[in-house]
Formats: sequence, C-alpha cells, structure tokens
Amino acid sequence: MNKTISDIAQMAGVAKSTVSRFLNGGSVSEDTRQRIERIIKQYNYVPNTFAQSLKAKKTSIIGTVVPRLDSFATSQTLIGIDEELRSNQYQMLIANTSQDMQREIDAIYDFARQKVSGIILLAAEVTDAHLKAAEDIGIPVLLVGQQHEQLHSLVHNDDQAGYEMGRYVVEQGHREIVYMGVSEKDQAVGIHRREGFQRAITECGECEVKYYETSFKMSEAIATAETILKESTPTIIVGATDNIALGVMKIAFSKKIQIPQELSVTGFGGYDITEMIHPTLTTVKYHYLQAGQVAANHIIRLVKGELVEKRTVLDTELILRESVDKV
Amino acid sequence: MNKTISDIAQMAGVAKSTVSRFLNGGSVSEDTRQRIERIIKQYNYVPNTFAQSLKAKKTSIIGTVVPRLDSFATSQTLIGIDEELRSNQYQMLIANTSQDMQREIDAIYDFARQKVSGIILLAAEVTDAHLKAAEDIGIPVLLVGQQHEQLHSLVHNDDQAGYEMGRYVVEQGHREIVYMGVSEKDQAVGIHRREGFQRAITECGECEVKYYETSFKMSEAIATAETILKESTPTIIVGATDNIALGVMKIAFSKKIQIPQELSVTGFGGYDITEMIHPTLTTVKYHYLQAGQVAANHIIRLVKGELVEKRTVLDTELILRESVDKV
DNA sequence: CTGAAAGCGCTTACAG
DNA sequence: CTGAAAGCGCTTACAG
Repeated sequence: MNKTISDIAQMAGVAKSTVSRFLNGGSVSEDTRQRIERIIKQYNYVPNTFAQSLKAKKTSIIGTVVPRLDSFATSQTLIGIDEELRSNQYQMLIANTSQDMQREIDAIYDFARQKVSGIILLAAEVTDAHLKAAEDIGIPVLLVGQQHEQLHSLVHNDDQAGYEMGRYVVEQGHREIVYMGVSEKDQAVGIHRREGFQRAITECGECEVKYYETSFKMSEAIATAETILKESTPTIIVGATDNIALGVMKIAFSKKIQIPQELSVTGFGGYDITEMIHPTLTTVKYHYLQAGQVAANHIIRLVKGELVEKRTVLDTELILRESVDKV
Repeated sequence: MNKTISDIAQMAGVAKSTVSRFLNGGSVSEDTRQRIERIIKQYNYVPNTFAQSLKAKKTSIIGTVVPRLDSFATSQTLIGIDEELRSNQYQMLIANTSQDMQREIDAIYDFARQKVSGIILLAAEVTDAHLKAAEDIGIPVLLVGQQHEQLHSLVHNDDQAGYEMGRYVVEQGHREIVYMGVSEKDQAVGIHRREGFQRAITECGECEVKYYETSFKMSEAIATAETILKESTPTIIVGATDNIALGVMKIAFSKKIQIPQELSVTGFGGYDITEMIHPTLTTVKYHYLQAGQVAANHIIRLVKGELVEKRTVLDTELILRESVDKV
C-alpha cells in the first residue's frame, strides 16, 4: 500500500535514481523537480527508513540509557535531550535498565546493533564493563552525571553544590551538623558532592560534621534518619539528595519535631516537589533540562566528528527556602 | 567489521539460506546446526535488524506516545509497558509530545513509517485526528487512560474511583464539599471521575457539592484554591488529581489553615509523593504499573491478531490516610 | 542533468 | 535437509 521510490519514479516518468537524487538534495532540472515534487505530495510518499539505513549503515537515532524512568532527574534530562534532538532531526531511543547494571551493558550493545549514531549514558556508576562496551561498539558515547577520563562526559558541578551548601549551613550558625550521603560507587554524589561540603566545613575551622551513609531510597533514608535522631540531636541534617531530605522531614513530622525550628533540613536536586511541600525545602538546584539539551548537542557534534570538550561542567544553584533556621 | 550472514555461511561451509533457516528456527541437520552455532558464537554474529525489517516489512517494536515524561502516571505506565514488552522480546519506542496535540498525531504517523508493529497511545484527549491517524496507518492501536468505541482501550475505573471517594467523604460527615475538577475534554478525569463522585453525593440525599474547574498544573490549582477559600469555607476540598490536592495543601499551609483539623483534602492518583508529605494524603490509588503491563500484553496480542476485549477496566483503590477528618 | 546497474543484508518460495 | 535465485526499497558510483 505504501508507495516506493520506484512507484514515484515511474509516475513521474524518471528513473528512481533521479528521485533519490532529488530526495537527497542532488541537482535535478527545474522541470524534473516539479514533477517529482507533485507526485510525492500527491501520494504522501515517505522513504522507507529501513532501506535507507541498510544502505547508509547508520541512522539518525541517538540511544539513551537510563537507570530508571521514575525520577525527576531522569525525566527532566530526557525531556531536554528529546527537545534538542528533535530540533536537529534526530530521534531518541530510550532504554530503561531498572538499575540493573547488566542490562545497562546489554543496552549499549543492543543500541550498537540497531546502528544508533550515538549513545547518551545516564549512569550512576561507571565500571570496566561500561568502558569496554563503549570501546567495543565504535560509536560515540557521552556520559551524563558522572565523569571518566576515557569518555566524553557532562556533569553537574557537585563539588560547587556541596561547597555552597556547606558554606550556607555554616553561615547560618549550625554546628551540630549531620550529612546523610550515599555510596562512593556513585562518584558524583557519593564523593564529589560530599567533598565539596567537607571543604566548606574545613574552611570554617571550628566546624564538624558527622557523616552517615544511606541510599537513594526514601524508605532507607527514613530508617537512617530515625537512627540518627535517636543517637544525637543535630541542629541540621543535610541530605545528599532531595529524596533523602524528604525522608528526614517525614520522620521529623512523625516525631513531632518542628522544621525548621527544632531541626533544619536541606537537600540537593531541586526537584519540583521541594517547593510543593511545607515547609519548602532549601536545596541546590541542578539544571537537568539544560543538561539534557547540552548532552544532545554534544552527542550530535561527536557523531558528526566535530570537536567537543572532553568534560563539561554545569553550574548549580543554591536555593534558599523555608526548611533552614538560623541558630 | 560486523559479520554478515554471508560471512557466517561461508565460514560454516553452507549457503546463507541455510544459516537464515537455522536462525529462524527452521529445520537443519544436527551437524549443520553445530557448525553454524559455533561460528555464530565465535564471531558474536547478530543479524542486521534493518535488513530483516526491510524484508519482513515489520518490526518487533511497539511505539508508545506519551503526552509528557515528567509525570508519575506516565513513568509508572512506561515502566510497566517496558517490562512486559521486554519479556516478550519486543522493544519499546517512546515519543514524547509535550502535550502538543499535533505532535501526538505526527508521532502516530512517524511510528507507522518506522513500521512499528503496534502503538500504545497515552492520550488525555481523543480527537477525530487521532481516530483518522489510527485508521490511516493500519497498525493496531491501543488507547490507555481514555476510551473510545472505535479503538481498543484500557482505562482505570474512574467512575468507581470517584464514587468511592464520594461515599467516603459523605460518610465522614462532610457537607460543605468542594470538588476541583478539570476540563471535560479529558473525559476520564473531567467527566467519569466527577460523575462517579456526583453519584455518591446524589445517593446521600442531603448532600451537595460545589464544582470548580482548574487545570493539571499545580500553579493553577493553587490559584483556584485560593479563590475558593476566599469565597467559602468548605470542610473538605476534593482535588481531581493528587497534584491539585497538593496545590490545595500548599495554599492551606500558607494561610495557616490546619489540615485536616480545619480543612480536609483528598486527591486521586496515589502518587508516591502523597505518602511522603505531611499530612499524608488520602487518595485513590491507580495501578499505573499494572496498566502498563496489561497494555503491553494487549497490544502484543493485537499485533498477533489475537482477540482482545475492546475495553478493559482496571480497578482502583481508596487509600485512607491522614488528610481527612471526621466532622 | 539523467539512467542502468550493482549492492546493502536479509528472507522466502522453489527445486532438488 | 539444502542451495540458487529473486527481491525487499533504497543509494551510489559510473557512464552518457
């Protein structure tokens, strides 16, 4: 039922190679151009993408690997990628790996098999298997959210984020400080963010902070926070993510601890939800949407063989809201 | 660099048609099978999907059209679809339309061009253009979240959800009831959900409810709620979605109206966030993940030409939490 | 500017 | 069970 290039050629009274040339912007006579154009419009002809790809051995598709779909950061980044890709006539293919490392690796190979032109990898952790996969496939790969010297990467300035939050906490007079972080396997969040924070604490001179490790899951954050509040009486708890901060707020509410009067709380991320709740959460905003746009832009340039800086760092922004009190 | 079926055939000392037959589960002698298998494994051969699709004129891809990526409902549904598709060897392609109706239509045609086997359409509104597109392409389409007699559809039981919430509100003794709904263009939410609620109110006999229309955006919900609270003093505000309820809570907090002591609030959806906040929100849980799984299952059956009920309705579940007081 | 021919990597009847 | 041949719908040198 769909017309092929041969049909169009025949109806326009030319050879199919001429139609192909027209389609691909080659030079054809004015007369031919008009005839072909008319027929194409009339039958609403669109080239078969498979046949094109089979010849070209490549596509205009960028594959994006995400660890999970139900996170603010992922959604926003994907939207940014999609927008930018679309306006450059690229398509986005999404592979969700549900935080399964092996599926992440598989997804990279799968994308290669489908001849995507480039891959954007939103990974929480970069292993040797990731590096090997990236090397094996011979397709540009861009890492987002983490960095690695062997890969092009785009990161948020976690060090700055941590540092600014640290300075603010110190400035507000807090001295009983607790920081709830995550595993160092996630270098960006587990190491850089925390180290930035620590830097501010160190500069303070007289300040100290107690570190606890928890996970990205709110249920675990709640459990950890409960333990913390049993063992000590911090004036502020800094959650390494907004979700962790939400967990802290939750346990505080149930223990009738007033925020921020009795306990200040902060997060990182700048999720929409942080300004919907009460009190609104002081946090560091990460520009996920922009990250997505820049990522798309970079991968396209890599695909075209253009030069792209090996590592791009996006600024973050401290957002002061209601969940922190001065002591 | 990638091996083709000819390479494999040659190395195995057979014809490529034999390799193809082997690949597609046709009968080959034990001896041949082993030889081919060995070579394939050795070179890690994977068939070129374009060539396959070009011949087959179809793919194992299901296209999913979503109005937005940054919504709990969408994320959960997508995860469900992805899971189920994956375990049936299908792939998911996502097209995000950013709530742009035209892009929704375009996406349907685009998918058809890419020869997806089926399309899952998460639309808030079904127009004639949608119906025409579905008809034009000659590919199975499954509507999720809305229903239409011309299309296979999968919906949540909005009527039941509304009704149960209505009964609960009445049982709790509320008589100053406000319902904040959305446009009737969204039939599921704008009409069915509200009508279910109204049914419970009508059955009550002595009850009444004032309806206001707002939008899915929290900022608008906040504005609408503010107006409502200026004009009247309801004992409960029922938001047609959790986001609307969140908007109500937000304005209540800022006006120092205690929830639920001075004002009860409820929503619909069962978003994760509703149990992270304080007070936790009484709502009706929609089983989005399951909806995604069922949707994937149905579209696969439609693709295979199997019989699928025209309309499937998923139960909802009233979740009682802290945001409602008895009066 | 235009067209005939070869070829991309598969699959599918059709013979044998 | 196996293989030669045709064909899916394009693009790309190569002649003219």
